[in-house]
Formats: sequence, C-alpha cells, structure tokens
Amino acid sequence: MAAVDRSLAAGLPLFAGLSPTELDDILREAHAVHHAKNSVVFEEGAEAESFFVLLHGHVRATKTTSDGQQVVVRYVAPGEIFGVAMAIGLPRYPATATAVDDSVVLVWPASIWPRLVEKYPVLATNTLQTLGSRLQDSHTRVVEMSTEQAESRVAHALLRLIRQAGRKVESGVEVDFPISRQDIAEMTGTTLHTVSRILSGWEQRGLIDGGRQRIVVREPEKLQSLAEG
Amino acid sequence: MAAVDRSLAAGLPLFAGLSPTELDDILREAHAVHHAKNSVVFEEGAEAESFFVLLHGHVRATKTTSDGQQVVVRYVAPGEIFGVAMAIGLPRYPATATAVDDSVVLVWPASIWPRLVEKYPVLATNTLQTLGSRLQDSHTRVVEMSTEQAESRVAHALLRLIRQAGRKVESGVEVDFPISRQDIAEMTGTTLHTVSRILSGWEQRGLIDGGRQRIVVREPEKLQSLAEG
DNA sequence: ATTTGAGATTGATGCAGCGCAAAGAAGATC
DNA sequence: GATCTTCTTTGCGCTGCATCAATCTCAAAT
Repeated sequence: MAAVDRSLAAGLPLFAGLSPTELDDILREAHAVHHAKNSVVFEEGAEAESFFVLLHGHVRATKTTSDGQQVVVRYVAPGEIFGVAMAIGLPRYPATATAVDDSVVLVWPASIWPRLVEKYPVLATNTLQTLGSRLQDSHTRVVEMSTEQAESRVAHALLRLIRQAGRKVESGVEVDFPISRQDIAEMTGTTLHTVSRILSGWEQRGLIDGGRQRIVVREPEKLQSLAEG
Repeated sequence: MAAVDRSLAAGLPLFAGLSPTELDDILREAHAVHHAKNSVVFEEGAEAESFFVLLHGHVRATKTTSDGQQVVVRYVAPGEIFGVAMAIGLPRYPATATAVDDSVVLVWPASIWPRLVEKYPVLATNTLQTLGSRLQDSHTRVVEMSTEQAESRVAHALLRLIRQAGRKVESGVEVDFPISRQDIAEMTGTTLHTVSRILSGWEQRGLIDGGRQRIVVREPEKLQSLAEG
C-alpha cells in the first residue's frame, strides 16, 4: 500500500479539526489511486467496498434508468469525499463514478468507516456538512426543474459549473474539464439538441465561447440574468 | 419546560444506540409542542433557532421561488428528525415546515446541537443515515423529473406517499393526511390541472378513489406498472 | 340553513422543447 | 495522412403539457 503524504490531505474540509498525528493515523489506512480519463471509479449497484476523497481531477456521478437513460447527479470537485454509501447505510453504490479527466483519488476500505468514525467523531460531523450541502444542491435542482424552463436551467447549471470548477482564461472563465452538450442535457433534464441550440444562441450573442467539449463563459452577469428569467 | 416522557422517543432511529439514561439526558433539553393543522413550524429564511423531531402528525416542507411558486420538498413522517439546518452548517432554515395535520413535535435549541453531538457522537451517525436517505430520495426525484413524463411521476409520487404515510382502509390504502391536487402538482413539477386530469382518469379506471384532499389507492400494482411507463 | 371560499373538474388553445434525420467538424487511431 | 469515431449543429414536424378560463362541488364558517 502506497504511503500517502499528509500534505496532500491537510486542509481538506473532511479533516478539519484533526491534529497532524490523527490525520496521519487516518491516512495510514488509505492508498492513492490514479484513474485515467474516462475510467470508472465505481459502478452503480456494485458492492460499496471503499470510500474516496478526490485529490486531483474531476469525477462525474451518474445514475442510469431501467430504460438506459443517463442522468448526471453531480460533479465531484477536488477535496471532496465521495462514494460514502457505507456512511449512509447503503450496501451498494447508488450511482456510477467516472473520471472525466485524469484524476487521483484516496481510497479507504468501507469496512473501516465505523471504526474510524468512532475514533474520530469529527469525521461524521464533517461528512454531515458535505451531505447537507449536497442535499441543498439537489433540492435546488428539483425546484429549478419544477419551475424554470430549459434556458434558465442550462444557465443555472453552467453558472454552477464555473463556480465549482471554473478556470480563469483571457476571455473569461472556462469549465476546466471536458464536458459535452450531452452531459449538460443530462444535468438539466433536457436533450442534447435543446442544449446545442441554446448554447449556439448564447455564442452568437457573445455570452460564451463554445467548442468541442469546451465552454468558456465570457459574460457571467448576463448569464445570471438569463438564469433568473 | 414540559418534561418529555422517554417512552415517546425510545425506538426512534435518531436515538438508536443510546441507553435509557442517555436518552433521558437528551430529552431533558427538549420540550413538546403541539401544532394545529396548517400552522407553520418554521419559515424558510428564518434563523435556525431549533431542531425538531416529529412525534405525531405530518409536516410538509416547501420552498418558494423568487416569483412565488411553491415546491413541496418532502413530507416528514412521525419519528423523523427535521429542521437540522444547524447540523449541516446553515444559519437559516432552507425551507418552510407546515403541519398538514394536528401534530406534535419535540423541539431542541439549535445551539445545543454541537455539544450534544460531542457528548453522543452516535447522533451524528444516525443523522447521517437520515440525511443519506433524503439525498437518495431527492436524486430519485431528479432522475424521475428528467426522464419520466407527468403520469409516471404522479404515479411514483402517489406510491411513495402511501408507502411513507399509508393507512389501510376497506377499499385499499389511503394517504393518511389531507393532500390536495395542488400539493401533488408541487411534488411532481406539473400543474394542478394536469394532476386533476390524471387522477380523474385513474378514478374512472378504478385504480383510485378520489375526494376533497383525499386519495385512496385501490390497485397499487396497476399504479406501479403505470409508474414504470 | 345559508353563505362563502377553497378545492376540483373540464374544455380550448398555444408553444416549448422533444424526436427524428442528416450532415458537418474536430479529435483519435493507425 | 487517411480513416474512423465521437461530438455538434441545424431543420422540421409533432405532441405533451402549460396556460387561460369557466364552472362545479363540497366543507367549514356564521
């Protein structure tokens, strides 16, 4: 098992309130794993054998319906814990996690979670915060899908993407991992075609720059006003 | 402050793993409050001064958009913890909670949550489970709203309602609190009109019995097959 | 018993966005 | 550099559901 350096993990929200020694104790049980772009970290329905922290890269969580349609549940940003099925009492992963970029994750055996939490209860409270903000996000999405129409939903989704994973470039802010129109459709409950039309429109109006699996937002404020209808 | 009898709270998932003495210690800080039908327990955006456990009745959580549209986030069943803003790091309630029936809730000051969790870490892990299943529900809803059409979504919502709050009657299973077509519309992201048409159709086919703020499901299996498309 | 207001039904109309189709553009592979 | 694959664009017809509007019904209030 590869030893994991403390400096990689110090400062992550999950480990807030732990001393360096305690952190070392926790990291001793982990190992770092590299995932190539487009490789699957874990599959929906598989036994939840591990839980994870994303150190570098980006991971997409998706659910698939019985008739094969995919829905993007969320994107995991560096520093986040994910795959916590065990912590919430699920024996299996509820979604599929795919690296959308070359990524590095810390991996712990799920079986040690109860022991770890008993020893360091702050892990539970920190995870509670993470889960809480995910729940907020999910509810926000439900509200948006209930009340807004496609263009506003796509605008909101794009704004969220650049907030969580935006990289400054000369012309604006770019989503810093490869993302297709299909992905955005699966995030917003529309179709590839509708998203393509909407983004083309925005590009003509100079709000964004498009490209193959690339989006640069030039005018976040104008996008914001579109998002609000 | 009214003393709360241990027998009311023993056996609730939130308190799993606590001894009777520990439970008493926690209940000492709580008081029971009655809420009349249609009264508000807490309001979206208000300072999160308390957290709650529902002992009896039913509570609806809703969010309101800037333009005044309501969305039903979920219904709280007896035994559940709710209003846990503080535990997930929010200074304000993210939704409005309304008693849809005469209800009894236990109330704790939110300020004691950190101290309580420090003393009884199992509270955090139990809350983690609750939050996890809520997150699952919310994701399920996102998936349904992305991929299913109105009739399936209403069928799913109704099945969930009778599962979580169903009462056996001679002709089938009844949702055991008052629920309007408007409420169901707000749960499923459709309109009152669409829900009314759908339920009328089902009633003609003998799947359900309707009534003013009343729904009895006669044929859950047929509803299930509708839900699956 | 009457009133009143909230909830429910039902019809008519319009349109946002989906399904389908076909072609073009940009990387990936060899 | 040629081929292949994946992603994207764009046009068109169609339909599910929202929107608007009118009416009906029942339960609680007085």
